[in-house]
Amino acid sequence: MSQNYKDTLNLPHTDFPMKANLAQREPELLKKWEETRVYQQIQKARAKAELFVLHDGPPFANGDVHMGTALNKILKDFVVKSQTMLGKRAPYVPGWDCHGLPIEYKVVRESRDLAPLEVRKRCEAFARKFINIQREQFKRLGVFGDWEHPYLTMNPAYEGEILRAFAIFVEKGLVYQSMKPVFWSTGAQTALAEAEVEYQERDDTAVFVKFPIISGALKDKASIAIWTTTPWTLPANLLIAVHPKEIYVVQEFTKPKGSKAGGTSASRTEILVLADKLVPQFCAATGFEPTGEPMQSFPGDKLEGIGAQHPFLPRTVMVLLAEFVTMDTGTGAVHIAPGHGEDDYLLGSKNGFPILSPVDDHGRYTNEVGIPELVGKYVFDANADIIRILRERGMLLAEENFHHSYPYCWRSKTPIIFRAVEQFFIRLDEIRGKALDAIHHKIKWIPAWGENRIAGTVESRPDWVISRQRSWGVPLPVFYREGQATLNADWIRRLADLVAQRGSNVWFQLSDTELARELELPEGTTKRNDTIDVWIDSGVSHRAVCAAHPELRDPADMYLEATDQHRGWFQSSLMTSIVLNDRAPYKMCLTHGFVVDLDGKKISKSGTYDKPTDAGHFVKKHGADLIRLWASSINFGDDVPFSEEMFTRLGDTYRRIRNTLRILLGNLFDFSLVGVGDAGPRSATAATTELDGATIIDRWILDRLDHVIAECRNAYAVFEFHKVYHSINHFCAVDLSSLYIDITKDRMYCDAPDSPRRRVTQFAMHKIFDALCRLLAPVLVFTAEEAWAHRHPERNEAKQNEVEGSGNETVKVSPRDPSTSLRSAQDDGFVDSVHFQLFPDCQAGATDDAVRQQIDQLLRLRGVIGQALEKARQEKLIGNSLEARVILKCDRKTIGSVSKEELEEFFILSDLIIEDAAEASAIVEKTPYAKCARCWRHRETVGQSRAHPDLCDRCESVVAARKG
RNA sequence: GGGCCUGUAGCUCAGUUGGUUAGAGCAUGCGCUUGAUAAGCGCAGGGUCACUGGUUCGAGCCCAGUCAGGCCCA
Repeated sequence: MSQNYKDTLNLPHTDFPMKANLAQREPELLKKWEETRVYQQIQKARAKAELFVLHDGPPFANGDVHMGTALNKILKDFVVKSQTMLGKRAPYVPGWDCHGLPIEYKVVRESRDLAPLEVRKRCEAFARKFINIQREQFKRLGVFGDWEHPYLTMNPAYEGEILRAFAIFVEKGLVYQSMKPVFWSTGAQTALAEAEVEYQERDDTAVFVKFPIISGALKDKASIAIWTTTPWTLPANLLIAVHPKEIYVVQEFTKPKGSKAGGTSASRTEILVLADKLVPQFCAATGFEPTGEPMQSFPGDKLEGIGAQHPFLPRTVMVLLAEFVTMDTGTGAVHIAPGHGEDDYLLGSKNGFPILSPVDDHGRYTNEVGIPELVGKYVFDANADIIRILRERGMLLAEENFHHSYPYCWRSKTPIIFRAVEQFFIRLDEIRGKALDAIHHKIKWIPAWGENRIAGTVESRPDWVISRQRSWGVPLPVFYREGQATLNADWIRRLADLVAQRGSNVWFQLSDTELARELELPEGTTKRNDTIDVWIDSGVSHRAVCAAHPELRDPADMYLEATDQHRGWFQSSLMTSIVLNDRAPYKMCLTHGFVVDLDGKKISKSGTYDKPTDAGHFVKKHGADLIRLWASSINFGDDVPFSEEMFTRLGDTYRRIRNTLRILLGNLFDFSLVGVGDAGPRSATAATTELDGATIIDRWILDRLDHVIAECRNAYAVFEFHKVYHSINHFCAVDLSSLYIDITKDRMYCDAPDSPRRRVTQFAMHKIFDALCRLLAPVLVFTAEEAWAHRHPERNEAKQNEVEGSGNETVKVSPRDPSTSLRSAQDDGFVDSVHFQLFPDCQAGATDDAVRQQIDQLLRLRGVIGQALEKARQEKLIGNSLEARVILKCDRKTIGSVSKEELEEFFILSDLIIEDAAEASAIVEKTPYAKCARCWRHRETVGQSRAHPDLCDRCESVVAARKG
């Protein structure tokens, strides 16, 4: 080559690095945001805009942020940032749920036998530690919010609000006291939570017992046979449950003389009622044999309401129907002691039966047991006595050893019993109807099935148990006078004032007398150490946070949590809000699925999952923007897939987007607008002027941009973020990278710097870059900011009024269009940020169907040419497609008015000949023309210039002009 | 066991009120380029729409069941 023309080209030029190096760069941007107080500036600038409140559901302050927590926070940040860029004021006040068993459990496990106050101190320290850890992790993810003033449910002011809400519950007569069975450790004399129960293998004696029928058609003719592994609960038996649909039989059984089980020597005959399916099992276990065919056979619901005689107490036991009866073991007729089991309790209380639980704190029978000789006896020792009594009375059908896993207390290692203790409840009957009304008519559920889901749980949920026998929580404000519980709203409010001042520790610090004096209660008033269910804590956040915070509003616009919160926070908040405000606390509930691995298996909560699940690991490895891109790429309504492979794929997408921004920046190095608003539509005149001389591809890409803007704006508005992801990805990969940027490469590099078609291209690229940065900002918070800063260096660096292009003419920097930015121009010391901007508008009505259809046609022809070129390449006829002469045969109509010159550019060809034909086809030959040394196209004009014999006419004139 | 939900290429997603041969991006393979270069472009392969049955002239879409998975209960 006679001359190197590379220096005469307008090659792209930018400092925006190709390699993201997010793990290092992101913290620098975070520091800048923190220093310039970006979040606070946004809020200030938007003071008068329409309010959008996303109320943060408080995560529990224990453990690191795993991918599920990260997903939730990032989705919230998408909402906050996109609503802001849609023009609203969207404050975000994050919070933490601080009280509750998981923290207390971890603390107590480390050191046992602490006094309640000491437990509470350690719990608080534990919570604070993790609040700080999580706060840093959330910030690191690029989440904007008022991190300096989060709400904590253990703040004294918040605790005071919990108690004030409680006072209203009391005032409205919704709180009542009743017995309810709980896990009870007889060794530690305390109630236990599920987490504190461990299971051990154990042998017990299971018994088959008969209950003679004493009413109905079978009166005195048969007995109901039941089976139980806990004979000691029989004194508390009040009911028998059968399955309504399963088939039961009345059957005569005989036990032959000297048979294995039972132990009696005489042969024995019984007429028993039991489930048909379980007869063989019953016979195998007891040694009874059926005598002939069943006497009767009917579904369980025929037994409803029948009375049976308790085997050793003067009590009639009623038969009820229950779906929970299974046909796995036993007889299909289940012994029910409402004081000693969860199912038992629910069935009994639903049917108005009392809760009998004749056992004390140490697991010893009380007087209520009804058998004097057993009073004071430890229930596990009493099993043998009960069996003896059954045998003596002839009620024992059989006994067997039963090996099973049984719950034990994790602390005292003693077997656990189910025992009813006094609890406090909130009555939900009156609330339920209003809650359902709000669910069906007032609240928008995203996805829509959320409505069904929460309605189902609200319909079926029993009254709310709000007392806990724990230390780490807000004290249950019940006072006792001579052993009687007193619920007094005024007293509770006095306590609320005290707690708001001194924190809830005061309840545990002060003696009964001191507290009574402090609250001016009657002398002799005492307290106990129960606490309030933590679901009340977070459930009143609409009052303690949204209503109380000057920047927020109750009701909130949106709650956004994982789907487990349909039964959790969505519901607890709704219930308390109905009581307190007679309406829902939110207008919308958005739910997302759980994070699952590639096989669709859960990962978040699995203790055995061996791959990393904490967000910090992935932030360090890939950067927060990659995690955010992941969160934006998935359809969060379903379960959210997550795997290393996805991150590899996302890395590709990320690089594609980043490189697109980079090439746009590179091509814009010598371009800026004068007098044209960055957002475009308000400067339609200028824009039209700029578009003079545009080719069809320019018009098309701006039309595409308009569509992408519309799609993304709409997707953000309805919270379908993955549509933003796909739309932008497609736009970058296909429309820009493989089409527009590729096609315009020649004019961008080889034309004179100020050639009209080059400037038009830059105008388009400028608009595209500007729009892309804004549309990407909620997702790629760091990358969008980084790119934005490279396009607007004058607003971040020392003031510059001019930017010099390398050897090109001076380009003036346009004043900012204030209507597209959040900030007012007067703020001093202000550093520009993409996060102050609004989303770009699309030019309504500017869509150009003709252009789109024309391009569709051309793209079809492009495909035909591409295939022909590929074939020619395989035949080694050509290498580079610029070496080809393409004879395109097609219907002239498909080309329309597009010139040959423009077509050559569009197809990226040196030499195109068009011939008429009905069907499109292409023939490829090697072009006879010489290669231009500058633009590399094989052109007819190469060799015509005397000064530059190796250049085409276009390049010759550009080079000549440079010298002149 | 019950309630709610999900199941379309290796991965992430489209697929309108049922209507030709089920699409896109990425990944894979094969080329081109070396003036976006730890980049860019082209071409190609890849799917029994989880399975079974039904409704219909016609089903990825509607209905029933089965299987797998998730959340919440039991």
